[in-house]
Amino acid sequence: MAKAKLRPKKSSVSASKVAEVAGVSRSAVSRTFTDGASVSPETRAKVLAAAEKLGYHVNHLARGLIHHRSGIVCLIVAEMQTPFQASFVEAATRSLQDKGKVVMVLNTAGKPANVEAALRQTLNYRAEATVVVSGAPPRSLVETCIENGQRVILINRNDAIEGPQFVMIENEAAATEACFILRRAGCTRLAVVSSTAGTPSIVARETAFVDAAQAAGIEVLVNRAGPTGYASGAESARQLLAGANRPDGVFCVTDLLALGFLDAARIEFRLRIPEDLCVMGFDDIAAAGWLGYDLTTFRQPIAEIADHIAGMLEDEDGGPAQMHFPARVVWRRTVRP
Amino acid sequence: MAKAKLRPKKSSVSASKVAEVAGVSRSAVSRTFTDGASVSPETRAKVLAAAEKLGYHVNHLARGLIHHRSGIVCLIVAEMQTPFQASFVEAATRSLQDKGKVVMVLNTAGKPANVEAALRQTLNYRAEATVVVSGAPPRSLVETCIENGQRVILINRNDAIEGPQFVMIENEAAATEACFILRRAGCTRLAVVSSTAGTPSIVARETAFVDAAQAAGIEVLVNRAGPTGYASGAESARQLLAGANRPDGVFCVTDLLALGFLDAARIEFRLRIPEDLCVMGFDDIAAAGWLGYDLTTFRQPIAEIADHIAGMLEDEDGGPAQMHFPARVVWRRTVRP
DNA sequence: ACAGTTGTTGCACAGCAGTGCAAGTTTGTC
DNA sequence: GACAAACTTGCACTGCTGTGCAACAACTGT
Repeated sequence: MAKAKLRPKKSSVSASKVAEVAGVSRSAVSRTFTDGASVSPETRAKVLAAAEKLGYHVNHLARGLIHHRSGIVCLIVAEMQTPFQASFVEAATRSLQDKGKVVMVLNTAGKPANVEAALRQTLNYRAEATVVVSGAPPRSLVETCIENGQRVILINRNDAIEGPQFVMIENEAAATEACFILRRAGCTRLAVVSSTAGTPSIVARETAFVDAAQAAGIEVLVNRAGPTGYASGAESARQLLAGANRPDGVFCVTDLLALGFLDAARIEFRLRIPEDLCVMGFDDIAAAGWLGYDLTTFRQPIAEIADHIAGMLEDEDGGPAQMHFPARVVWRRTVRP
Repeated sequence: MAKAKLRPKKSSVSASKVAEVAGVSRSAVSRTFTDGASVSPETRAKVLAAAEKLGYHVNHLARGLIHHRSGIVCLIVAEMQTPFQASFVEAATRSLQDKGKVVMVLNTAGKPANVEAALRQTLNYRAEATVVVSGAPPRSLVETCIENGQRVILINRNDAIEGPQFVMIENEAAATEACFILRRAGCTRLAVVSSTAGTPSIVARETAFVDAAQAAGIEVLVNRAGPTGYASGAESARQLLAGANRPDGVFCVTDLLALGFLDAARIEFRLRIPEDLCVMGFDDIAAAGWLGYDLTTFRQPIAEIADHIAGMLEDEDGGPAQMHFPARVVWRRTVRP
């Protein structure tokens, strides 16, 4: 029982301690760390010396309390280990940090119920903004967020809610273009490989592709073998390519699906790409550019989107309620030119 | 100028507003949202009703101010779009959220200088703990963090600093085993594909492999073509396989390197794997299990590590200063059994 | 030397929530 | 009905910082 201190909670050093050591008032300390405040060079120097000595760092929690701006931006995301989501989080954290924000990542772990909990955290921590990358947030909570002065940004959602801002990829235009490209490559039996996830992006791509094909008078096979991932893509290949009337042009709504599809097509069905079969993907994840794949796909301008989001938080009035970004074709070798 | 309100800063609703609406004291509101506090069922109900009506959410910033525990855990990470880092961040956020923590991700964007800035943010936001996944934090700042009562956890670093806790993968044991496995597969000309990044993990794997081979009397070619990634792996293959005395057993210190190496070996050099050449990787990223690769590699127990980290933050006294996790072989088809 | 200007500093309060303490209320028991 | 015990409730203070205001010092120009 020599050290009976049960909780060695070393309370972190505060401004008043610095003031004491520096021999000035607490206000002086505060002003030293506030841009544009009036402090004489001498006191400033004394404060900085004391702060350095004690290891003082302004408490942003307390600062946020006063300013009504915590500096925190929440990112609500699921499946963040997948290439596209991971790239997005990476880009977003970078852009937001550049603007002086700090990013809180709320992982919904795929369970829709957790989206609500995440949104609650967003309110608890008085985040300045919330970016919903995946999942469908309950409308009422979104409204609560906005009423509390929070910015809400929904990525690739087309809900008709008043209040939040939307950032959208032009999925329809891209899917339509995919159909055009495959037809121009001479494909006559088209298929779209989708997933059972049913997120707005995926549905939009799938639907637009089917619509475009039907407008051209071509019937399309739609296959959804499971969740959005490599394994489902491979499984779709097994289902689509085993039949008699196998497709010769396939649009996969996601690169991961496309890679699984490609591997199964080449390895299990010994098909030559693009001679026997043209394949297009979506997202342009890193693996799409690997030697073994060389996948023709669509690139989402992730960096631009991230910059745009960070920029939105800068101007008070908020900017447009909707912002659209194009997805551009990245030509590689899984489609005949 | 109809709406001259320049700043529509809707200040978020506070406990006193709820108290007013509910017709009780502010303390009652506070107690309603504090576990184990004494409130009668009636007042509790009144408070909850008012809170729901107003959309009240406890301000965790203010709460953290009193409790000296913000609930925030910082994750300092670089290159988080790469498969392994992304998986780690995913697992960590999940485990920490399960324990009631909230994760702040600080992206150092690869620049070592940013590690320092990130550590400062950690102090500014009074994080309860900081997990350094990548980058070498300045020793003095780490000490400041610890003096301020913060937990610091370094992943895969072997610095001799007193204070932080370490979580390590048994890189040496795995690399040694890799050497054994390749030799047992009949490989006689070994090489290790590494990177110029020079992070502790990579150096440890590389060094241990070379040591193990030398102990067995085999010389090893070491190749570092660039940063840790697919392209470098492919480039290493070009450099190593073009020579006369080409290796027949290669240990890549990272799966990404291995996949690049494999693709280049198969496509550009038309080598058969594992007949002509055995390849091992490290990390067991998702792509390692894809049909086209089927890479024999080592799995890092990411989920266990994440759980362990989250657990460490639960017990006051902190637990052991070092914790080691094994990396287990995942047998697939790039090595002869 | 004096009035006026400019710059610095400290006081005191605000912002939000948790909690010890004392006063108040209800319940229980004999 | 009296008294103790148990529970509720509000007050007032705490934690940490930013800032308006007033007091103060220094400096300028005449």
